[in-house]
Amino acid sequence: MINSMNKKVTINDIATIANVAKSTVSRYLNGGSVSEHTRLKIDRIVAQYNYTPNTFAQSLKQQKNHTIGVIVPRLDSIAQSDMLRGLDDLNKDDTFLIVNAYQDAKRELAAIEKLHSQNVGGIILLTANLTDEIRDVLKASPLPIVIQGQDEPNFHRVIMDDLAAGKAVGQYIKTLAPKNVLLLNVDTKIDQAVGHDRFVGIKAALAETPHQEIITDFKLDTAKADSYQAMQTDDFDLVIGATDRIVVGAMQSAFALKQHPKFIGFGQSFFSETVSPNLTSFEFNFYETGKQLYRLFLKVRDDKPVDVQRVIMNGHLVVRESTE
Amino acid sequence: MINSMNKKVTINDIATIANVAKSTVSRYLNGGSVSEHTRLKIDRIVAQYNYTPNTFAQSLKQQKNHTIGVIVPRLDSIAQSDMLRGLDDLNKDDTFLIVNAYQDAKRELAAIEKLHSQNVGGIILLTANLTDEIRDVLKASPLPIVIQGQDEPNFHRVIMDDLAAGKAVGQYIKTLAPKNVLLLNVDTKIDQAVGHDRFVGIKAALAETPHQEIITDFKLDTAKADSYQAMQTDDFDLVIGATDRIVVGAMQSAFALKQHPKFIGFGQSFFSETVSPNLTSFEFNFYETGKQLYRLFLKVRDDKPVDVQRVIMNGHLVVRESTE
DNA sequence: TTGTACGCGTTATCAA
DNA sequence: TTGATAACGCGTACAA
Repeated sequence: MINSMNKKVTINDIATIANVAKSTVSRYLNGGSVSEHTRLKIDRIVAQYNYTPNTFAQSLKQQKNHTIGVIVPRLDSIAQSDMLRGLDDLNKDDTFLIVNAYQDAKRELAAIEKLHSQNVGGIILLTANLTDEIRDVLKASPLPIVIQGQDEPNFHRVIMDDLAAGKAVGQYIKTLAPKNVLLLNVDTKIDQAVGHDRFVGIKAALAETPHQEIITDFKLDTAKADSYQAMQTDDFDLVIGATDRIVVGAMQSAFALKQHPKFIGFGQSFFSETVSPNLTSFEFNFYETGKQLYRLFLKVRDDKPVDVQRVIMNGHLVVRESTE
Repeated sequence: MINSMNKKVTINDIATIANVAKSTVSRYLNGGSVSEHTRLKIDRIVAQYNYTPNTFAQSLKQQKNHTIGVIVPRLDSIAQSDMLRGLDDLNKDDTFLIVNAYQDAKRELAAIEKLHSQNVGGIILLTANLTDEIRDVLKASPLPIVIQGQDEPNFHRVIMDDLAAGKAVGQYIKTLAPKNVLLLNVDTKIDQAVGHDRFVGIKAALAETPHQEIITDFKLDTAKADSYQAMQTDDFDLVIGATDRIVVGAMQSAFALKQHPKFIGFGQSFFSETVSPNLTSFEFNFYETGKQLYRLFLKVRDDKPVDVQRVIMNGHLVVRESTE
């Protein structure tokens, strides 16, 4: 299948061997008009020498390229991995350049600038928690850009309906009739969609119920430590975390303290089905989200819409053992 | 920081504005000899117009490119993510094109061929479980290629010392003095390093101890079902799985059956520290492995060694709650 | 249908 | 130190 010669064969080589002009080969490759005879001839030669066009020359000539930079906050997450799969599955002509920002705004900014210097044809930002600096750089970019996760008014985006998610969880809470609830949330300044939107419906549902809210962060260890402290001084029969990861931290604290509250999380993750008991959580379809992101990107890149585009994804509550 | 004009500024533009030849600008960019005067002049203009070289033109001209295709079997795994981070952290001039093979040999083959057609400058294959077909394609490739995970005699590779790992676990087992052990293994034809090498030392240590070996696969659900069946008919006080994921499946079965054996796994994963009890497992340093992979790749690409290169990584046993 | 000639942005060679 | 020019591989007017 793959030519084992060291020098790559070019369109010129093919042309020489076939005894035609390279423009004829180029037409052949791009579906232009070629006679039956020459087509068959070139067919054979291309197959034999396993010719593939030089993508660099193509991009250079065509003044556009099909490399899309994808910035992800982390790789070891089902949500991210599913979105990437969604992008992959819809893609035909593009190449994704995946960059891990390691959940660090500085690295994210650096990644954006590096992608520009690498001449990508566009950028997709997953789970974007934008700083002012990043916003500025993105605004100044001439590239088609699509973000995911935050409802940023000035950017084309695919967002999750976190308000509805919180509302659904709120409804469900009422059926559990808890006596004392622990809310493990994150800073709204760091993540508005998660920290604020997800909890609107929950807090509304808890208006008459004793509850305590703690601000922790996305890391398992932090959530574990923070929840441990809360659980030491108070006894909860329901714990709701802003993400599954956070809830797992809380589960470990409860385990250590021999407490057995119910648990509800957000997000589709390893955790839901690997922890015991399996975790009840509100799940989004990130695979579909990836597809929508790619569709939106193509629209932005190819149609150059004047209005800012906004796509909303919804999800559903999956009840598992942790609330039984 | 980033030019907001739609047309990218080229070396020609810079030259025109600076009133010099483009070759002078090129020399300036590549550290050739330029007078103090013109250097300062170009300095300003490059900064002002935020010029960055067109990487496609560079690659085309230089006849080599700095894009390395990295094929990973899955993305939602700490091991993979850590290796990628290792690659990242050592990298300066290269660009990694990450392709998810979704643990499917067909997709892996397709990925290899697509990377060739995308003119990557080399390929790194993570956790490579090669089929004959893939071996053939790789052998025929003119590109520098490095693989990880399997001790493939004909390929430059970085492997884990699974033999030593198994030996270490074997030693540890003896201190536990188990009465009846369940081994959850995978098909050696699918993964020689895991299925065979890891278990040599373990089986040696269990020569005098009753034990049962079951062949399952890498998926959590399969491991869960397979172990459930075994645990129904027999009672084990120690379960050893070929990977952490497999062990977590077994933990769920044990949980369901109200059994409480000890557990030992392999691999550094989410699981080790998210499941309760935390999992004792033999862990490799995949971050360091990623670095070694990149070093090896550079060596292969730049020095073109005649001998096949082989790097071995070792790890260590981390004892946690699951064997206490 | 086919071929010629040029240009994409860059680097390298060679004179000046 | 500088600049004119050719070349990398490809696509595309334009002419034949």
